[in-house]
Amino acid sequence: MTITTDTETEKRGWTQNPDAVKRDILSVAISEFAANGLSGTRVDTIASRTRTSKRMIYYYFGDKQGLYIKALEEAYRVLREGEAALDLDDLPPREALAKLVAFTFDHHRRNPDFIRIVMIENIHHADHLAQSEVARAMDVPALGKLAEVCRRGQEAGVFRPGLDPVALHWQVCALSVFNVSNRPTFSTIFGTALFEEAAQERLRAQLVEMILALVEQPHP
Amino acid sequence: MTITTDTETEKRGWTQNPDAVKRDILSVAISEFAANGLSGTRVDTIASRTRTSKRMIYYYFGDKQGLYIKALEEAYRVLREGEAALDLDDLPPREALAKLVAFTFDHHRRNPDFIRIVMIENIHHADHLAQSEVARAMDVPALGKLAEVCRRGQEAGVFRPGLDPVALHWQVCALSVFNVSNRPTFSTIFGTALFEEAAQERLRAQLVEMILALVEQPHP
Amino acid sequence: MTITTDTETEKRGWTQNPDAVKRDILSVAISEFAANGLSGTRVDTIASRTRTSKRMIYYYFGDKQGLYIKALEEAYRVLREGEAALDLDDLPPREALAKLVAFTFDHHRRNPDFIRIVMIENIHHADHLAQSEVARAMDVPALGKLAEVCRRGQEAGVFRPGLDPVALHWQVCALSVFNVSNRPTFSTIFGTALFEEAAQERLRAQLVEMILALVEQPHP
Amino acid sequence: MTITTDTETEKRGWTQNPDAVKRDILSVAISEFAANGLSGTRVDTIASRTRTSKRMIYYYFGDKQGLYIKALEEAYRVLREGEAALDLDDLPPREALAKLVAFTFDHHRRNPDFIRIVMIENIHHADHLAQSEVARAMDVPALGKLAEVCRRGQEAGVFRPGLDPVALHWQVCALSVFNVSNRPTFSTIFGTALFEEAAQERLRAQLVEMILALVEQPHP
DNA sequence: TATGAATGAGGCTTCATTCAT
DNA sequence: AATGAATGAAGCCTCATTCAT
Repeated sequence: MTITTDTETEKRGWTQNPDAVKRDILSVAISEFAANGLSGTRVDTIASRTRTSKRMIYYYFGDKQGLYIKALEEAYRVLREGEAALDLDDLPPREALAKLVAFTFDHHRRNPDFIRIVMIENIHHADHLAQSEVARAMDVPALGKLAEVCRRGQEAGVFRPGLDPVALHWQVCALSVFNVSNRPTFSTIFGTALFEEAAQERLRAQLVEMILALVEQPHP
Repeated sequence: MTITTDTETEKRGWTQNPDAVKRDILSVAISEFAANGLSGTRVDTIASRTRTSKRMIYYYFGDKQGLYIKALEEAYRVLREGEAALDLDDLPPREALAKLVAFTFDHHRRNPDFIRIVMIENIHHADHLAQSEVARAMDVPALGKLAEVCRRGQEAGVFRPGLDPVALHWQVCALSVFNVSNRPTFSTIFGTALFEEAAQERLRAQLVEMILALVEQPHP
Repeated sequence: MTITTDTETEKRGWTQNPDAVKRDILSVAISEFAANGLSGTRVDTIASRTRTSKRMIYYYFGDKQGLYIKALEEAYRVLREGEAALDLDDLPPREALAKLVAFTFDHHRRNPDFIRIVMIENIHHADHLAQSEVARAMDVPALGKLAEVCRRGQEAGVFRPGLDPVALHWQVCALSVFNVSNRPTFSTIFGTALFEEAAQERLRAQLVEMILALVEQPHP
Repeated sequence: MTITTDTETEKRGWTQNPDAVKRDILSVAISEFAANGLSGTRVDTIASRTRTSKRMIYYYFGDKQGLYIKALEEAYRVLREGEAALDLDDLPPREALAKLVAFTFDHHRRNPDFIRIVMIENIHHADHLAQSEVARAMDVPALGKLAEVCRRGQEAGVFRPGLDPVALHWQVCALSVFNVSNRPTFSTIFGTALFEEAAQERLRAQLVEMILALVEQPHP
């Protein structure tokens, strides 16, 4: 299911408008799953925050797990669509990579709910992700962007040979995801200083720096 | 509660040995909470994997949440005790830091259950960590080790001034934790290549490299 | 919730008839709470005496205490509605008061379950009554009847001035309630003679006599 | 069991002193049963308020019900011992009766815990009182005092013939007990005015008045 | 398309009591 | 005389889900 602003369905009223009902349910579900996890979320709570009834959840999504899988797919879609929209072609490889990395860091920060859903899915051993072709398919293009930049940098002789885009993606993700996913425990122990704007900007700059140091041809 | 190998209590039989009973329960609880999360774990399941009964869980731990908090404290204890035992004093700063970082990466890999419990706690907004002075107290010494190495490196003039040990800790943790916490989704999408021994060693080496690049005085 | 004999809902069958289900549960609950108290009553026992299931108790009443509060409200309603229906306007004050007092005594005798629920509530320090605006609101009208009779008697010069209707109510209630609430211990010690019909009629007559002696203008 | 100040046992220390241990337990039990009822009281709570352990409760009292019966017997003993100590022989019948009634009212007011235990026993249909010969035996002497005053009054020709001491006792008790037992609900609905000192004295005076009006030879 | 009513299965927790020493 | 450890039975309540209309 895609959440679009379908003009036709928008014109019709709230009821008797399946797409609007589905979107309403899904958006509530995402916020509930993100806040409470899969087993921690109550179908009743989702229903009560919805403009429709619990019965409709089952009507449209089959069961709780079906709804969760849609929320998971939505999480992957949103996390990836940002990178896809990024235009890096006009930039030289070094700047393109810097832009991509910085964007990833910021994009994750802006979407904590979806990061949380990904973490929840990890707690569940990625069982549902394995069932969802849709979600799996979404991450590959994201990698494509990074691979393309690497290729360009290597061709231009500014990046060292033998780079592994998957490993690079892993590194960028690690720092971008951790920044959101572990904020609760980290700030409980070490305070919130690192999560204020200035500090976050430094962390982002250092992330870019680290990644560039990793890919660049060492100076002779 | 501390898990000690008390010779005296060990001699006594299984029953009428509170420490052994508590340890038995806690060790099963850790594995269940790590596998299924807080709401996903069944007290009955824990009990059935124990040599004692469900009633004893409540006798010694009060309720499910009380048991979970003990599991959480144990997770922090184990994750930190390794670093504490590390002897870095005989090494020059650069090598000391390299050793500390590499150790952290490996130590996290070896303790996936405890990483999972930390992630679960993040899903729960660190609410229980905030309640547990014990757990909060454990992370500070870990940072001490890192701060000490930084200080030595700066005094020796090999590390750049103005380093923030907390930020460094954040960076090392990010890559070490993500490597475990997000393995399910990451390997579902990109395959398991990155998690085989050789690749893990490369990732660890790159982590060390990245951190050193970050702290070292840039060459003139 | 009001227990009405709604013709429309009566026509429908047993299931899918919320009012009938609620009434069924509440009536069983009253008899169980009256017999066993709040903590002594088992939700399972109530359910098993019902034509519906335990689950419906929670569906309609939230929890055991919610059900108990409804039973309490029903007790106050029944105990008061009798007096409200009493027509005293056509009688001179002395006869009106006599009729009211005698009625109160009999009405309490006829409703031992509700007296018992009130006693149970007293054991619980009236905590639930304090929570229930409904129940608290019911006792005030009852007093109004008594106050009105006093007023008429005083205006006519047959009752002494300065009467306190609340104190009078207290006195009438004391003897009417005690007659029911303490019958078990009293009859265990002193035998059942006082609770046979003839003796009860004498006690009622004496109660009326006592109250009248209290309010009447002493003869010159 | 009687609660006496045995000099010999008092001299011995706290432990190794069965009577002191029993007294400690019983006094806590009375306050817990009075506050929470039979099913509402927890053996653990009693134990924790005691200077000894839960095991001792079972050692000395058999089970929870055994302890409750002792508390019930103590309640009857205390409620009756006051009247027994009253010296009425020097007073003329009218004054003797007035003193007895006023005393009963005050004595009940001063012992709310024991009144509450009696009410609790009524909730339990006096099942335990029926089992306890001790408790049953205690109420009869109390009645003796009242019967004796009646006899004297009738012999002196100041009380009307045909008085029933049991009925009189019932009437005095009703007002004295209700004053304590129903205070929670009554004051929740009608406020606390009636339970302040001045009002209580008026109620007591009216009670004496009512009883005297009932027994006295009507004036010619 | 939509809904309020209904539910079986199973969850967490509490309780009085007994055991082993 | 005294105790900490241990327990079976049963209590209250919640949950995802389906039924009847």
